[in-house]
Amino acid sequence: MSAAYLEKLNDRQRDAVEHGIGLPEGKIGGPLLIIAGAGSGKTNTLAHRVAHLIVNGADPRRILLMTFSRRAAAEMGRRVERICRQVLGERAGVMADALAWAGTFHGIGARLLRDYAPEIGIDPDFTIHDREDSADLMNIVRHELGFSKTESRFPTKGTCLAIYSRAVNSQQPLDEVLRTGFPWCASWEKQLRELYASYVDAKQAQNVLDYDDLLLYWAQMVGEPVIAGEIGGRFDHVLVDEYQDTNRLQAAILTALKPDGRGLTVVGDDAQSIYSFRAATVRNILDFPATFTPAADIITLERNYRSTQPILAAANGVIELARERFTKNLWTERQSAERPRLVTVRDEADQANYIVEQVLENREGGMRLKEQAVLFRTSHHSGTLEVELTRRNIPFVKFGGLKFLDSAHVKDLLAALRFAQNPRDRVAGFRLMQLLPGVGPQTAGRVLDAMAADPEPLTALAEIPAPPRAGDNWTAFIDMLQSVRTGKAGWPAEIGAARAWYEPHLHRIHEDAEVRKADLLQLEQIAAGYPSRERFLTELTLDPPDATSDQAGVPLLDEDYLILSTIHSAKGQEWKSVFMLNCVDGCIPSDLGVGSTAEIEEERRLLYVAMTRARDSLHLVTPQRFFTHGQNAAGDRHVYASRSRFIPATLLQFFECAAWPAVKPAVAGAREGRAMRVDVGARMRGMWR
DNA sequence: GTAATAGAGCTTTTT
DNA sequence: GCTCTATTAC
Repeated sequence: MSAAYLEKLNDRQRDAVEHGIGLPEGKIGGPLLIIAGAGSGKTNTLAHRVAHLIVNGADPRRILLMTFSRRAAAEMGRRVERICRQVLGERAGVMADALAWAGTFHGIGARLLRDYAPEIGIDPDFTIHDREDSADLMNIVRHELGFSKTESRFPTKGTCLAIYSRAVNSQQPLDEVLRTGFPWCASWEKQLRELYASYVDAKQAQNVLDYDDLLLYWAQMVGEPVIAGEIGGRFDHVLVDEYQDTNRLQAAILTALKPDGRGLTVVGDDAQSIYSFRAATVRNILDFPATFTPAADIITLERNYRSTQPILAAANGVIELARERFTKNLWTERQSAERPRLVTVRDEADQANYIVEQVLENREGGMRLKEQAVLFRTSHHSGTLEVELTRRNIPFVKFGGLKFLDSAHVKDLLAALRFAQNPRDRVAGFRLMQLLPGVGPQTAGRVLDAMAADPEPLTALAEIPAPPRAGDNWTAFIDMLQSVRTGKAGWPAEIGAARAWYEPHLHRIHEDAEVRKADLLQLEQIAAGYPSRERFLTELTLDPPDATSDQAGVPLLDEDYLILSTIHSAKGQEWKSVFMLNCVDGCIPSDLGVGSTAEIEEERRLLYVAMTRARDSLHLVTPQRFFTHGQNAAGDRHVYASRSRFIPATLLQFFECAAWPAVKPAVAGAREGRAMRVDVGARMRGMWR
């Protein structure tokens, strides 16, 4: 039987959707790898596959769907529901709601670890540290071990954490990680090992997990065959999106859950692998088929539905120059006479002007701002443009880079909630106590030591004599913690108690308290969307709101706004018109990413990802000079940049090359039209003959 | 021990 | 430009 809802799919997509479904006696099919090129309808295919499973009798509560971000998971859920509704009518709503196990690896890991906490010897009330919290804890430990006072400089907390994280996620020994990724830190191997041992101890004593732990503990847990069988047995089908951006730890988890690969589907595109800094490895996707016996089936989706042919030709041109190419060539039937444009401008200011002009022109032509996006390699590349957009009152939302949650005041308030949730969380406590006047690192440290030594940390806190110079602030602090902790007010009202406590400190510490207050109110609104303090803290840490804009908060959904995004955050998305900033060497490839060929190849894939986001129109902009930083506003020190090495002269045929602003045609035309009256050049040459 | 100040160092991408 | 650290004054 071929269902009507599958008719819109092409043959290959349909193969992917129907693979292993409809076997006799409800048997589960073998492992499947779908290689899905950019714009090949990957999300749609995966959604259809999930829906098709459900329509054919699979229990949605027994489907595990792992995506790269929770946004992607939510989108997938919506699509599955829509398809199911078409087929099943009213029953579908119930079924798609039951697609409860859809989320990121980290999010699913957190849920499973809380579930199984008693069986693996951890406290289910653990809190989760985000990257900065982890770095702060690393810093505390680093201090305690005396590494902050070494003769030559010890690696910074961020570097220490990056090395640790790499070792965990890539499952490589420390010396290997140092040699390949951080050679300048290799001499510190012994100290780093010591540091990491203490860091792990500290996390356990404080009942906190960091991002890496969510995967590491999960992997350890399913390393135990009985538990692995139990968890694996909870799911008939496991589907993983963006498999090219998973790391070895994640692959290990998958194979532990489904050793024979039955019911396992992974989807990805090796040409879009851009997360190796997070220890993702294309080897996962390349080695997937042979991991199982019998080997996984491979289905390749090469037909692109997104971009016009000229855009695709240019993007294919870029990726064909890659060192290693593993798969496919994308093709499309979307003809167009318009080649992507490669535009040279004088500097970043002109780049911003050019983009504003083009964006407005598009909007005049009926293209909403939301259908246009400006992409860039690193977050700060858009600074000049943001200023110009603000000046001209063009609303925009920026994805990637600094986040709402990174601002100090938001972190302070969250720390209050977290400390109430888990009074052993030293990073949260350390931060909070130092907000009180008269309390510095020493006092805070001593109080936290006393709390840590007591089986009831909060009781211990109340019994500790108030630090002499803290005054009334100390009792107010303890009252707030206890009122939040006991949850008298209930969720989310208790966050109001925390805010009321924090506000006087906010005014004392920050000049611009009023602006920051608005953020805190917004945080309270976000909190109202979560069922409990624990869920709020967990999900906010794992899924921070990922956009910032010129206004406080994200504009209402029905408003129109231009999209600004890092390439990484643009993953999986598409727009009618795409502008790529700073297509010059030093920006892409980033001058920090030219160390090894592997790094350069990843930068090349980044450009490929950026280009393949465009449906109808693509502009790559190359400013010729950049003003250097670290000089006063009127300074004019600048450097000249050249076109990105990923677009060598041989690829120029795929582009329409232009300079902007254009030389005024009237002037040029007038010159051309005039006959030569005096050949001064010839006279000059004649002078010496 | 804390708070204020000056100086040095460092800058990607994200769950 | 910004954050972190070291120094110094209370």
